[in-house]
Amino acid sequence: MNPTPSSEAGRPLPTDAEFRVLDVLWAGGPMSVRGVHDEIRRDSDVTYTTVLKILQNLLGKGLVHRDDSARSHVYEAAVERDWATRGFVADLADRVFDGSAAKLVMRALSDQTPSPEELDEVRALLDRLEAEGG
Amino acid sequence: MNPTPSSEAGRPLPTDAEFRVLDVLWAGGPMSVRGVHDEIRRDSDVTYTTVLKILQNLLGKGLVHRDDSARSHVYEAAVERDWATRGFVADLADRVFDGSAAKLVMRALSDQTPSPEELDEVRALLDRLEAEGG
DNA sequence: GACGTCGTACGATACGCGTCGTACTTCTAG
DNA sequence: CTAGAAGTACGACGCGTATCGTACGACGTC
Repeated sequence: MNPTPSSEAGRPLPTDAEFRVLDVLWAGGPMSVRGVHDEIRRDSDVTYTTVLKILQNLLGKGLVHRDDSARSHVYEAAVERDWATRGFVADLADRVFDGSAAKLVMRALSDQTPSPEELDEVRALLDRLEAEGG
Repeated sequence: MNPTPSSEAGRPLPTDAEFRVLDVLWAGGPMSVRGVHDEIRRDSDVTYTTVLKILQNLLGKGLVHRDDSARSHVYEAAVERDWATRGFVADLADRVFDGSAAKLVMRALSDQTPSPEELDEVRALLDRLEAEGG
C-alpha cells in the first residue's frame, strides 16, 4: 500500500517513486537532478523529467531541500531515512496490526523467519531495550 | 502505501478499503452485503453500494467467494487474514528493508518499543523459532 | 552575437482507488 | 395484480500518483 498520507511530523510520507529517489539522496548526499537520474537509471529507465518532477513534488512535501542558487539546482534530503521507515512501519502497524508493533514483529518473524544469526541480533536488541526500558 | 499489486499466490493483495471489508468477513464469517455494511457503519459512514462495489472488486480479485444462489448474495473470505498480513509485511520488507524481515523487525522494535510483557512474548517466539529451525 | 546544449517548469495522459448515484431486477405485502 | 422495498450491476467522478512531452530560459562556444 502507499503510505497513509499522514505522518507524525506533519510531513506526508513519501510515495513509492519518491522513496526510491530519496534513497539515492540518502546514499549519495546532495545532488543535482542529473546526478539522481544517472543513479536511478542503473535500475529502471525513467525519464530525466520524471525524476525532476518527483524531486519537485518532494520539495512541495518538504521532504527535500533545494539549493537553487546555481543554474542546476541541488537537492538534499530533508528527512532521515529512519524517519521514513518509522513512518512506514507505524502506518502498517496501524492499518493491519491494531497499532501494535509487537504483533507486527511476531508476524514478521513467523512468516519470514530470519537466519539464526539474525535472530541473535534481534535477541541482543531485545536485551538492550529491556535494559533501557526498565 | 497501497500494496504492490503482486503477491506470491497470484492473487493481488487487498487495498485499504478492501482490507477493511475483509476484516469484517474474517471476524463474522460469511455474510450478506447488508451484514457487512451494517458492521462497517459502526466506524465510518460509507454507502451501501460502496461496500457492494468493494465486495464485487474483491470477488474479481479472487479474495472472496460468493454464494449467489439466493437473492441476496452471501460473501465469504477466500483468503486467510494471515495470508494478507504476510503479504503486507513482505511487501514492506521488500520495498524498504531490502527484503530483510530481520531489519524490519529491529526497526519496529526500536521505533515503537513494546511493553516488557510484549517483549517477553517476542522473546518466547524467538525461542520457539530457534528451537524449530535448529 | 547566434546556436546548440543543458536545465527547469508545467501541462497532458493514463491508471488505480474510493466513492456514490442511477438503472434495472426481483421479491413481497396488501 | 400492483406498488414499493430490497438487492445487484454499472457508469461516472474526484483525487493522487507516475510518467512523459513540450515550452522556454540560460549559458557556453565558435
